[in-house]
Amino acid sequence: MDFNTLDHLFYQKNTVSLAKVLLGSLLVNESDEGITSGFIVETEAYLSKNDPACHASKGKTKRNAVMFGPPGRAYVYFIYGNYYCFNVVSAVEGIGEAVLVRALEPITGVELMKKRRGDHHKITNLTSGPGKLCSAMGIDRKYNNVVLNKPPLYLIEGRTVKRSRIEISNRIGITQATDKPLRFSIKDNPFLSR
DNA sequence: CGGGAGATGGGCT
DNA sequence: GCCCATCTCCCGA
Repeated sequence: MDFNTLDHLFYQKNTVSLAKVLLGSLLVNESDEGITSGFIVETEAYLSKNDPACHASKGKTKRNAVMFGPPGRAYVYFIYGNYYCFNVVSAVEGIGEAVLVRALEPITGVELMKKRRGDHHKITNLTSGPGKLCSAMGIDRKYNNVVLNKPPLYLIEGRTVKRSRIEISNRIGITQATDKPLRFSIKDNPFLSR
């Protein structure tokens, strides 16, 4: 590969730090249908302690086991009967934390994204939400537990985002622990989930 | 446009 | 049987 994939050590850091530093990096999926990619513009941190919104908060189960595995892997889960959410496992093995990727700025394979999502969508509606971006990128349960440093699914260095351009707010779409400032987004980016 | 209801299926009590 | 880290459509303005 002729690019700089992010390696194991990159992911082995505290989850809030990873959620911030993932902003601006490029998520790539080389699928059988073609290549899609996009810059990450919105993330959320899910923590193991004092965070009832986190899937891992009540201990390890079959569903959330990947969260407790080594950092730098994909935790993909199915939700609301229709959608997938893509997370990057963080911290160190055994802890149970991850970063939810909530929105991308589409870069490669926009036509394929439209084919997967529906042709009538505006480009700002292709990947502006966790379920939408999984659909557009072709990420489903097969990708759960894959290592994110090689094809098909990987992250590479992208844009540098200055601290002053990162907006911090409460997490979205959850019913518990809604008051924690664990959502990170690139200020005024047109591809945010809201 | 903005808000709200409904779809949908896996996981857990 | 109820909950859920969602999305789309449809309605009223």
